[in-house]
Amino acid sequence: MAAGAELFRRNGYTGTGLKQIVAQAGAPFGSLYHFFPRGKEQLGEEVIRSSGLMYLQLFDIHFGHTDDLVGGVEAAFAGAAETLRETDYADACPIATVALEVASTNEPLRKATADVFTAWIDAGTAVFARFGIGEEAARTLTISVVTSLEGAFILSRSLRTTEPLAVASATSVLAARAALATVS
Amino acid sequence: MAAGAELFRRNGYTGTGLKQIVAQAGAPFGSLYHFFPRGKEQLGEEVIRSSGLMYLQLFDIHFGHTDDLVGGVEAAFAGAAETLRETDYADACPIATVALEVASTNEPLRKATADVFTAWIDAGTAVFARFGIGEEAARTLTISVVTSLEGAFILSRSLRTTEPLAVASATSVLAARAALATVS
DNA sequence: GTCTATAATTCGATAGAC
DNA sequence: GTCTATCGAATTATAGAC
Repeated sequence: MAAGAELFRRNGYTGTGLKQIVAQAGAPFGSLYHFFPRGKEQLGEEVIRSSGLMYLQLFDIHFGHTDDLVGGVEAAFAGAAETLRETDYADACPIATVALEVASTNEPLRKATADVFTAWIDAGTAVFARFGIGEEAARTLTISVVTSLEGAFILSRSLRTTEPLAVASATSVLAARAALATVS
Repeated sequence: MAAGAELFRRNGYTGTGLKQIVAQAGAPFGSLYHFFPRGKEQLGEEVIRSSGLMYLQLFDIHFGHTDDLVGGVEAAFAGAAETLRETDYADACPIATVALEVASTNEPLRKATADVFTAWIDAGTAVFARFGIGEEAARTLTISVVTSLEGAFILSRSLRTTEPLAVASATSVLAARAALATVS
């Protein structure tokens, strides 16, 4: 399934063939339907949900054990930029491409991406609330950060520059400072 | 070609079949290769570039004839939210889905999306500079706004809520005020 | 139970009739 | 020159041999 996750992230859902996935995984074709009886859609849904859980951990890694909110934001964006550069602008958000593809075409998969984004927003809200920010402001800040990150991924992958990620980082720092200002 | 633009925007590049396009356009299949001899890739490239030019006009519409930068930002995001709601969360950015799909798989199309984003950034930089913001700050603000808008489109289409667009609007207003503060 | 071979369909592209 | 009919090569999914 890791092979499917990588290909879906880079090439999208409709752009990735099942044969391509089993070839990369080094598995025989028949075994795919043994583990995923409902075929491509089931594989896609499980890839979306498991990738979402993996990225959920990044909130804890960057914000769970620090009292420096701004530093955490900057570190998160810097890490994303580094990954992007290392993978030749291929590995950004694991579900963004699929999310746009299925938003108007495949309701079960759209629901899966919505559940992932909702989980991210809830997790971010909880983590940011630790910094003394109110629930509502923490939720808004989370959506702002995720939104900036996702948008920056689009521009960065297309332009093959990390400039949009740097700008998004600065914008998110601005939003974080504004949220912190509501505390004191 | 308008039919192709709509389907590419909603279903993506790999997710849209040529037969689907000619069916929606009410055109015979053969005529497609009369107008686009290089087939799907040529059609995709022309759709990307023409859609990009259409959206370029939005910068002028929202910021060309006003001295209220913040009001223009809010109007632009409000308009995007209204379109999204009216189309049942189908019509957002005309090239974002395709941009993510082709970023690592099709260099000519990736280049086309990069040219469009570059044109948007240049146009925004010029328009925002009119408000007295320095060149560098105007460019940063443009990237910040486009980035927030694109990211908000992803979350809004997936979650089927305009909340991310509202948050992105507020974030962009914050960025605009920060840019204006460098003037006075 | 694992996997190969194949079915059924759809893809992008083209040849050839009018 | 316009379009219909069809091509070969994909696609997803399954049947059936081992």
